[in-house]
Amino acid sequence: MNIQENIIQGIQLAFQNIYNYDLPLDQISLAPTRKEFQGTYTFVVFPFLKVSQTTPEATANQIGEYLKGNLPVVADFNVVKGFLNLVLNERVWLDLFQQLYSNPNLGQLPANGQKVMVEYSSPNTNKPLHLGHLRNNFLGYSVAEILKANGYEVIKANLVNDRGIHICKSMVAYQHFGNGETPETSGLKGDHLAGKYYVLFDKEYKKQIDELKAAGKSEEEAKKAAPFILEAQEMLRKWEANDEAVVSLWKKMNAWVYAGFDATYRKMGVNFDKFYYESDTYLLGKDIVEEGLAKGVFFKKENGSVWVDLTDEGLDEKLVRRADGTSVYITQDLGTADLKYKDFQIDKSVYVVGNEQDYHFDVLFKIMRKLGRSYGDGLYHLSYGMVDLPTGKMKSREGTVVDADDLMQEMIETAEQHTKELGKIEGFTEEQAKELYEILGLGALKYFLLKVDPKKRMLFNPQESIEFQGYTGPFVQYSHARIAAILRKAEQIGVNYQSPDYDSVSELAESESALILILNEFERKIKMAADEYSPAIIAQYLFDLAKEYNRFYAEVPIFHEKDHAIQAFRLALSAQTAKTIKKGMSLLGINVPERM
RNA sequence: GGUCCGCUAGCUCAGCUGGAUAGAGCAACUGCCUUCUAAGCAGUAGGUCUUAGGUUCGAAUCCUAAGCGGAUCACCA
Repeated sequence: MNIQENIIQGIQLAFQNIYNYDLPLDQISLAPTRKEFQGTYTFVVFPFLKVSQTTPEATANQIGEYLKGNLPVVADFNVVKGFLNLVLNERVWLDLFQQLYSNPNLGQLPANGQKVMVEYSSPNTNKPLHLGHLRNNFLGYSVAEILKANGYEVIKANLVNDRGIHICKSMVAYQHFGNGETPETSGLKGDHLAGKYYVLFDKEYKKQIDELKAAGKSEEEAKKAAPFILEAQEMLRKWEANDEAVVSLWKKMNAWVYAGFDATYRKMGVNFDKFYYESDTYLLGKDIVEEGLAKGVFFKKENGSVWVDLTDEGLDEKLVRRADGTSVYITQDLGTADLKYKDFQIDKSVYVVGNEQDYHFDVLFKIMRKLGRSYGDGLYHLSYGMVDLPTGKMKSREGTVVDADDLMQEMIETAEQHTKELGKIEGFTEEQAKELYEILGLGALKYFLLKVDPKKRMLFNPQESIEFQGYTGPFVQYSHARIAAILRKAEQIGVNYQSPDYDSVSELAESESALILILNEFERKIKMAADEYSPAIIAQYLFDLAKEYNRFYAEVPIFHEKDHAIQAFRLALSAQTAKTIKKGMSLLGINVPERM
């Protein structure tokens, strides 16, 4: 039994009794009452004037009278124009809270029997992760956790782009300039070491292009004729031919990169259940081309190339196999989609990939549906916006990227500095203090990247963006730490708040009922976050909750309250808030401290 | 050029399927620490919701067009 549903049913009855009219439940909706008016829920009567055949005020009053007289939860009402504001009975709040407080599965909906794969991260093995990857990883991890909370069985997958011309570029540069350098001898993390050679390749390549241009070649010609690019192409051919020397260099360098990624993922706090490697999957999808031809979904052009016609869906024709019989990028994605299904029999598949690939996924999904895949309708591209810097777009070749490892480290150091300034680490051991800085620094960063709508591009200002006050991770964390301190004290002085005597709680402060109302919203927000694949909904919710708690904290005494029932109730309210914050933050991949 | 996405306070962002006088945070200003953590609370100021039409009881929200910004449209990945 849910209050809103209860009221909506009451409104339906009101229409039957007053107007003899059968109003379907799905046409009745309640809005939260604006805070300048008295009440909790508001029913807007304008759409029903045809039914009531009278003025908005009269209609609202008639329905209000009926609800007040017939629904125990409605204590009172007031009417402003066509808005019927409903004031709820105090008892309702306490009953509602009692119910919430006794639920052992806070924030966890029952299993729904569905399996979903969330693919995220999907790095290239030629350079370290940067700010854009951080948004991707935090989003992917969080969406996976949100889906779990909604009762899905979730498989987190990482499709590693470990092959191709770009990987060969780092290898070529390493062959020329490496001198046997390793992560150990250089002191560089493996991914950073590979990245260094990727940059070196580009530098040398540009130099070669300039030289060729000086020798009279055009830009186009020079780009194609530069020795480095030819070497890289040759290396790719050798790799595909399984050339022993090339493959062994490839393995060696990739192993360095994986060790580096491992460390970065650990720091980020993300993980995966399944790794796919493009070196294993890049030849997949050829059978699907045949299948598509047989089913008439694909067609062959005169030169032998194979295409899909998506003009009836508002798109163009799209190549799926070259005239020479080789695959294109989308071919392997078709194959990989099937592979995921074969491996796990998933009902849904979420791809966390930037919005620059919107068109690609549009095409991919439409093809899979045309081919009649059972999971076709469960395919979803979580298309997130790019992260911009104040100086514009990040470009790895121009060295304007914000490195993931560096940024996380800076955040942790900033957290340390803030904490020390505030003098908040008395009684902490060295280790506890370090742990706190990490929780706070990463919390600030994750929260910052997750609080905005994933679909939208966002601005990241390294100097100003990361705050520790206001709408931030540390604000929510702080609220949790405050409550933890209160609960410790309750423990210390031996107050039991496990089962308050609700019947003895006579009246509630406004901030108390407001807090209960928002605590009660948690489950609905979890559902909404899953429906929209948006951790931002959780982040926003947690801020509102923490804000509401802090108001309660400032306005209502706990340990100075003499009435034991009320004191226990307020402690319970605090405990429930802490639990909700902790669970909610875990859905964002953020830890909360007990003290800060 | 075709397609798609965005435009809300000085800055960064909310605004649910159309509802009341458009909301937060930061920055600015004013109060509140002998009482449970001031990384907090309360308050002031800040808006022609890019523009022009349309739909209706009612539009930031829906439709059309324009402007600005971005992405994408390879027998690349």
